[in-house]
Amino acid sequence: MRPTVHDIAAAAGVSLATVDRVLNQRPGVRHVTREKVETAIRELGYIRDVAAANLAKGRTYPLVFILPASDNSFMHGLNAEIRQAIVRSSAERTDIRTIEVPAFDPAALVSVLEGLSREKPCGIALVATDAPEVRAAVDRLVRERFPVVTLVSDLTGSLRHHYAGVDNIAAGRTAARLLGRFLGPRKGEIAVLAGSMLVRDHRERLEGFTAVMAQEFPDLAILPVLEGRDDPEVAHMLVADALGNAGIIGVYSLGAGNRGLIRALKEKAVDRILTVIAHELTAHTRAALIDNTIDAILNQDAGHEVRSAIRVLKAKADGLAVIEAQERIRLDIFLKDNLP
Amino acid sequence: MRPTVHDIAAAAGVSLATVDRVLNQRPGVRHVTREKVETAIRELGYIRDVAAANLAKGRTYPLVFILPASDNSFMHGLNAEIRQAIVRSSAERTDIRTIEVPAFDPAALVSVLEGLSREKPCGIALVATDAPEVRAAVDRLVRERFPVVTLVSDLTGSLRHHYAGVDNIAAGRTAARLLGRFLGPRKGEIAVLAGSMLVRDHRERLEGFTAVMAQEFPDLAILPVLEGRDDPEVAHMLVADALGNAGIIGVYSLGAGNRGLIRALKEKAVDRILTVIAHELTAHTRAALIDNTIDAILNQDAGHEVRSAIRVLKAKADGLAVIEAQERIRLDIFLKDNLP
DNA sequence: ATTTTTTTGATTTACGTACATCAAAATTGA
DNA sequence: TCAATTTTGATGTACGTAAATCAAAAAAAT
Repeated sequence: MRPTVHDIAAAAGVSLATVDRVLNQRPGVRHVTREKVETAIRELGYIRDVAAANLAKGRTYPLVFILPASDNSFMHGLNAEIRQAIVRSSAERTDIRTIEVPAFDPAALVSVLEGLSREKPCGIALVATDAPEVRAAVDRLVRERFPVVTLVSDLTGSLRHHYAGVDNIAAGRTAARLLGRFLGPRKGEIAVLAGSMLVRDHRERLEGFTAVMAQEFPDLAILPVLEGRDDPEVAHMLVADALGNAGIIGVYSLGAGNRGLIRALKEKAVDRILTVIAHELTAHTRAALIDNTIDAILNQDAGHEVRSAIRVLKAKADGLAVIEAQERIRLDIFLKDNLP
Repeated sequence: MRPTVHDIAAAAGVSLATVDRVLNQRPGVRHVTREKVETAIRELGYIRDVAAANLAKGRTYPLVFILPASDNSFMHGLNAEIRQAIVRSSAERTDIRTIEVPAFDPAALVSVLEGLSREKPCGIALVATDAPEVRAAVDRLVRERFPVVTLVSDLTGSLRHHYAGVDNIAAGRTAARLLGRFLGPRKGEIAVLAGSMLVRDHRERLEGFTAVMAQEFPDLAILPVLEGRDDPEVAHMLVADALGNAGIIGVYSLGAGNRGLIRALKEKAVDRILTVIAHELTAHTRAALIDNTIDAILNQDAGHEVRSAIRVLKAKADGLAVIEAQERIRLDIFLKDNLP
């Protein structure tokens, strides 16, 4: 049987009230007494029963999720996962609120972050826009002792407690190696379709991609990046246009807007052997993988990211440790054979 | 505020005791009264506070994990993950016991399973050995209302509630496609190293592998399977011997004993361009991936499997739903760029 | 109508912790 | 040494549920 507060009280030779004062850092305990209690806690290996404590406190976990108002499949999926979490929220004592902010707008994000201090949530998750003022706002929240995790897109150099998302440099490197290996000895040019180079995850993917390409596949030349703004129409236009170049033998799509990419590929490349790697598993990319339009899909599981963010925020709010291995968000690689 | 038993009692116009009788299916409630209470539960959307209920019941979850006594890195890893879970177990009200049985010995496994009925654990996880008598024993436990999940190796056709492991046919298919795509236009022979064809996961991986190979890569011929018994020494001998065949251009290692494989590759294939795909990320395979001896590693995360098995068993014991997407064990594909 | 049986209510204790109150004891300052 | 202050103890209530007891009411059987 695991020890309870009563056991510590007995072991330390003090009353229950004193143990309670020590455990909840309330004043009115002499230093020596506090030490006695702490020794007993250590020796008995006492661990607070969080369920009972939460019951007694009537504790809930008000969490805030801040998301960009982007209209692409991935963000829709992320939203859906958060809604799912909200459905389960009462059972988990969480109370999740989402706030939408304009995408790629640091000022808007900062103003939302600043408003949170007054609201006193017990945890904040945000899809970070990479800007110094956002970093400053996050750091200020952390200093005010709010647990903060970044979701999907990180804010390196900030004091955020945790990042619930994939390693985008590794993702780009992986894409490069897959593409290089799939192409084998062929020489030619590679088209890269991104959303915007202003977004950190896209920049990082490109960075990893070009690094491995340059180092390991010198016969493949990367063409200037096409910025499709994560918009299917724009992507379609850019890719259709680029495919006029007969030297292209591979495509890496590192952002969203793949619907346009796929349409362009089907229209313009029926007679060509192209190797294509894209990000994010959606209904469209899945279908394209199955009909061989796309050769591999790199994916991040939005559901895992959301659940992980919630677990980490709750743990931080309670001052508990997290299982690091469990919270690592993995890069999924899907071929047509291992689709979920 | 979420409704409590008091609220249902008030809404149904009955006493707390009656609500309790209904909730915990105790006798002594007239049919009409039971209906009134159930209506109130539905209308108020009452959900039992599991934490409070467990506290009141002093409930713990005695779980049994049955593992084969195999001496390979993967099983060591699995064991380590279970020990980790045991460390956390008191905080999670679980009480985990492991039982080791001789590997590949259906009779031994059956006798352990039969002994469990008396012990009354609230959940059973087992690495299944694929045999009719094991299936029968598992089905009997399920009929006696014990939650049962298979771990790592499934028992298809049995009544087990859940399988916490990867889809091994998909794994084999994925290996075949990776190998085929990496080899590109080259023609040649493929060596396959397995542990034993008596183990279901190995059979399934081979099945998926040969299917995709035959269908999509007819220029690659699969040589007769080498059965290394998951033993590094045996694997080394077999692979070193096989590499005498100069026609081999690819290797798929679908079981354990990769230490021997890697040694053989380094001794016999320094001058050759071999494409190698192996299962299970260990210190050895990781090093071999980094130094280019291995080209890709397919992996199942033992930690995820163990935690998933525990979550599912607890949920089943409480009659609760599981988040299916969360419990899906994914096939990890590691290249040297996305190692954790 | 009476007895027997079944159903329901009222009440209590418990789980492990949080938190508040008031009294008692110990310590400190003068 | 006495008063003022700090520290500690004793006790009670609460959280939401489980489970038990016993009395009261209702229903069924005779």
